Amino acid sequence: MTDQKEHLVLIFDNLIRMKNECSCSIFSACEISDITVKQINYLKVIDSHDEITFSRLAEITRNSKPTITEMIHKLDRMGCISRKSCPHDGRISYLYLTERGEMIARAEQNALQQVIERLIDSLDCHEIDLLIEILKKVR
Amino acid sequence: MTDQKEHLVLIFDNLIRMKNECSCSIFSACEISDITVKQINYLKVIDSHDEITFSRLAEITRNSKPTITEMIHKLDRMGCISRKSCPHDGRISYLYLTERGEMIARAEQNALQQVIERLIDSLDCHEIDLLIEILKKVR
DNA sequence: TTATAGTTAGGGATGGGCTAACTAATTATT
DNA sequence: AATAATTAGTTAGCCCATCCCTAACTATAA
Repeated sequence: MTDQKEHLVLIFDNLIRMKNECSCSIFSACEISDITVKQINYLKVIDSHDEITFSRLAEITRNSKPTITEMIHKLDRMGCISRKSCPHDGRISYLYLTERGEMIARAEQNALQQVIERLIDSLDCHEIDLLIEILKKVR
Repeated sequence: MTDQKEHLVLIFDNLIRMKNECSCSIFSACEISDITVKQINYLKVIDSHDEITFSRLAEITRNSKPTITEMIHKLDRMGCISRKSCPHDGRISYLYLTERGEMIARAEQNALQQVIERLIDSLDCHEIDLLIEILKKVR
């Protein structure tokens, strides 16, 4: 029982390490080494809201509009976002992630997917089904 | 196949969410809400080196000694570390984690253990063995 | 004319780092 | 044994980046 637990801890430690390696290589592929947690969070908010405006982003993140302007300029200089002005209202700009911004915003999720791909490659179809059945029971 | 992958992603997403919840409750149990990533890293270094000195900590983290002095004072005020002067050499202080400091340094690891305990509780002995056998194959 | 979207200017708190100069303790040298 | 040199940690004073703000502005729309 204790032995099983230790065994599982080692196995999951290894899976977590694999996932970390994947996200690290995603970040280094983006050639952005000095991005901050806050900046990544802004990218995630932009990623999860289509055609978001400065004002809306300020609202969601509970910051002032000048704060957003500054942050967007920074993320723009890093090549993570682009903006397009609204054709119907010249005051409004919509924010979009660039390919690089999207990679960063989704790095963790993509790292998980890569680990699962490796997992699928290492197992046969029956084993995968079995794994799914077992892990589905965990509550 | 694609279906299996999506299924596994959902399952692992859920496990990761569970682990995050565990580490969040560990941190809130420590009643430290404004600790930083850097501070946690210092705690981890202290945790992994027995009877570490200021100078050694400066060496390992590649910082100056004044930086270490300041950081240690901060972590001390947070109740995360204690120090004891060396009985044979009055210049030297050894650093130790308090119970709280240790909880923070090991939060991630303990969160993983809690998830695995839940996993073990949800499965019977045979299923656990099967799970171990399957996941051991992942490389 | 008034309201709204975003910008600019200027400021400030906080975190986390530094060097130089110091004190106290230990070790080496004369 | 006395003095000099070294070492551990501290203090003072500084710097810089991040991330936030308010007030005042411009341009556009209602």
